[in-house]
Amino acid sequence: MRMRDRLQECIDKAMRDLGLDPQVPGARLERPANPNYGDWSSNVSLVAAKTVGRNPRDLAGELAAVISASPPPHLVNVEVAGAGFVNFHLEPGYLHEVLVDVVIQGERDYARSQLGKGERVQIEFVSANPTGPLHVGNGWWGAYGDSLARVMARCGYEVSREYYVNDTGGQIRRLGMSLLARLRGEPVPQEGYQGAYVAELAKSYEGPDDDVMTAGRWAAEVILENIKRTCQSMGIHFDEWYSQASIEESGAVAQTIAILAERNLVEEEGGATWLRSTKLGDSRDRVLIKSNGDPTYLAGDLAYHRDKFIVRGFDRVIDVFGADHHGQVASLLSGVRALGIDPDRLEVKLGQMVSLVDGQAAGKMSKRAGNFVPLDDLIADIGPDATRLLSLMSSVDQATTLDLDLVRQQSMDNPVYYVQYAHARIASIDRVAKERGLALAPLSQVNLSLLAHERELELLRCLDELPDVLVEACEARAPSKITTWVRALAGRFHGFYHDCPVLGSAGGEGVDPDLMQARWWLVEAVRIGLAIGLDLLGVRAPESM
RNA sequence: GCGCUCGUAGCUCAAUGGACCAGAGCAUCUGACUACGGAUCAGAAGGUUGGGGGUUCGAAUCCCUCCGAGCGCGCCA
Repeated sequence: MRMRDRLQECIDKAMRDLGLDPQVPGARLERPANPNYGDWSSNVSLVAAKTVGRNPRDLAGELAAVISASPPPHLVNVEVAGAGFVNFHLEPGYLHEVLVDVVIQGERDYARSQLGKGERVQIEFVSANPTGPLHVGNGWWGAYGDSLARVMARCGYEVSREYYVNDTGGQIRRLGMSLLARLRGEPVPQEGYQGAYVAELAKSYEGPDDDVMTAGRWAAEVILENIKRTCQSMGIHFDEWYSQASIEESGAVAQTIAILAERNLVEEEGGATWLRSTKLGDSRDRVLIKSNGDPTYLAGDLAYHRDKFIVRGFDRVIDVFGADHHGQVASLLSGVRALGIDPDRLEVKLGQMVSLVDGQAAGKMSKRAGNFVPLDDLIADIGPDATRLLSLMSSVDQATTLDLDLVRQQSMDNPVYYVQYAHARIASIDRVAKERGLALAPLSQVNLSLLAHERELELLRCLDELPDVLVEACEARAPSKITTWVRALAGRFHGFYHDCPVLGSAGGEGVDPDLMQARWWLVEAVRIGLAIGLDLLGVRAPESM
């Protein structure tokens, strides 16, 4: 059992002994930044004092007294500090147990959680229209969705990743018009797609030059294949590529509108069919069928979400949109509510915009205007790993600025190298040990208590945190927390590596053999931690660089 | 005009309402290689967390307001 869980049990038991409810909302057990405040610290009495009507310091004192009457293993001292914190001071032996946990559970089982309890979650992300190549923003939100899926899967959710392909409607028509214009050497219409890639596509188009929709569908198909290739090159994986056209053709749209009509939420007006969403508190009504008979995007989207929740039966759906699409969130949520689906089951994450600076020029990206930086170009410049790590450094809520010039020139100082280098160094230690004919002794025969250097303890503390970081990342839907942790672990490893030789110089002098074995196992534990973290981020853990 | 998302070191970003140090990296300055990979390590400097109010034992975090930025507000998708 982890030390954290043991301490939590002690606190809960102490609360019960004092006749109080151990379930205190807002109570947390955390690692204080300041080492003077111990290894772990609980704010339970501060939070509980409000509802119980007690002085927090007094309550904390009673808790500390109860706990120290039957202390858990490794506890040196428990004390009250500040306004009423309960601080636990431990002897470092518990950290050696962490090492054993990491090594025995390994890459597959360390830092797993059953938080999700097998709940079925669908994460829909990227879903960029197949009217042009993915841009850098798509890559960032794509890495986010993909890593979130990995994090949630490790937390016991059954995750399905989906790309909604908008392969129908006016944009396909515009794409076809643009392609045919290029084919005939005519100027591309104002509302068409101006990008050079359309001209490239036109060169290999062999269909009729007078059928806009055929040309548009053909181009969209080719572009979608390229999008799939781009995603693959960044390690972004999808379980489903769901076609909007298939929804419309299946009759699901009409069916969905019929359901809304049964609920008396649909009316005709001005030749169009409206969803009276104002009846449910929406700020305005929404059109479902245009007066020309075509369904709106919203109608298709509602049919699609009904399919997610009702037909396919997902417990929870997470949609990752670019912030430029946040205008559709309100209508989607009120539409889902109108369908009788609990809107709490739908989470919409808005990925903030990625603005690009190249030297000085900063331009607004637009697929129609054709002036955007393709994701492929960035990947070609800095590689897929750097692209992923950079995108996962900041939270999705944070609008970021990427200076292409800087990223290219300083690629050697890119954080991805710092992290991967740590992993490669570990592999290198193993290689050198093998060359010297050294063997790693069985863990049970190794004296781990030799690991007492602050650098060593620091590493173990960091490894101990991973299960908590994983859960936090999952609950906050924030895989960037994994990035922060991985960088911290890598940093501590580099410090350890600098101060604590594992194998010593050639010939083996300089390091006591028992200490060597203990450190070697520590290094193995770090390797496991890095591998888990990097896998969650979708970044490779290389043996050499 | 209304709405959404934001505003943290010179730059890019961290910090589930917690504690006399708000942290990293880059850039700047100074040190450390006859040890397993120096793509590293150690140190210095850098802040009124956009301004102002409020809630709280306690605020970068929650509320109000002002300023600033981005994005939305269609019978486009």
